[in-house]
Amino acid sequence: MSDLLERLRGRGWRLTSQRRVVAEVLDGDHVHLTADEVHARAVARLPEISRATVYNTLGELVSLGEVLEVATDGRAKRYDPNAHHAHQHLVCSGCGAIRDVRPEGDPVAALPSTERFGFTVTGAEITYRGLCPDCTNA
Amino acid sequence: MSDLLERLRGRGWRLTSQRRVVAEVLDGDHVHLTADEVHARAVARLPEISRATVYNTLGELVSLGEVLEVATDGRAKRYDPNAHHAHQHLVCSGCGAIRDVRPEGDPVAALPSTERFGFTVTGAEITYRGLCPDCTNA
DNA sequence: ATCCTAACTTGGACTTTGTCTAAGTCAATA
DNA sequence: TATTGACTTAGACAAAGTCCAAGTTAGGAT
Repeated sequence: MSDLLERLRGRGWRLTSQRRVVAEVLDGDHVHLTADEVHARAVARLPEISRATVYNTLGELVSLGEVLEVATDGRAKRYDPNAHHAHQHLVCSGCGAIRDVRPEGDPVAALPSTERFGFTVTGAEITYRGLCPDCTNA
Repeated sequence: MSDLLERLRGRGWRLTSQRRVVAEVLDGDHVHLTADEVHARAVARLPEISRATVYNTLGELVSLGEVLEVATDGRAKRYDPNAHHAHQHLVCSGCGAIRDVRPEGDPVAALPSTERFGFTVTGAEITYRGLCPDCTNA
């Protein structure tokens, strides 16, 4: 993730303390925070950071392809820094826990051309639903 | 869709004009309206119908399994009356148009047990992304 | 080292989407 | 046709996100 700040500077980003903090907060595996959660954790390190800046920075990271936006429930979007490894999501219907998973094969290939209605298909997002071990036993 | 009203009455629903209008608005194929769109069309037929009733009725139809809730963008949920035919969604990144599609095979089967992390997997939702014919040529 | 300036950040108002509640209305049964 | 609990209503409220004018600052220019 420290490469990230370098990559961004190479793209002409101004490297502000706010952006650095947002990038730090998003570091790690299986991280799927909402914008508000990102803001809360950013505030812990940089108390004056505003919600608007968190939204702006997240939006920029998404446009640059460094972070994925995930909408697993109808509520707040979540931000997934694992953008450089193709993956899908497995969501617990009980507690909302999210895991990154990798299905076999190319999901797009499963859509026959007769089901494409003239669209140029570029990708597919899959949300697997189920119960996590804790919720299965509860 | 007229069966729907019968089915619902069989389940103890009070058959009000408001519920009838919401059910009528949701009739058809490839219908993916937001709650506000449903409300707007319902108002055209029954001017006094309130937003709260539209939300209540949509929520009830979803609980009863008669309508699916779809979140293809991070914005408003959409309501899909095509709940009795398993299908997935193909969304145009240009204009937001949505088509119901049926991929080949069982999407859940593509997730190996080593990628299930102890979850009991019950289903999968797929959103295919692409450009519709109009947006491809624009 | 310091200055300049466009880029960035801020706080707050505003919008969109959805939920909740108290009071009024009505469908279905008797 | 009377009754009653389920349904509906308007509007307040809440959550998530956007927008803007004014203030601040990173980083190149001097």
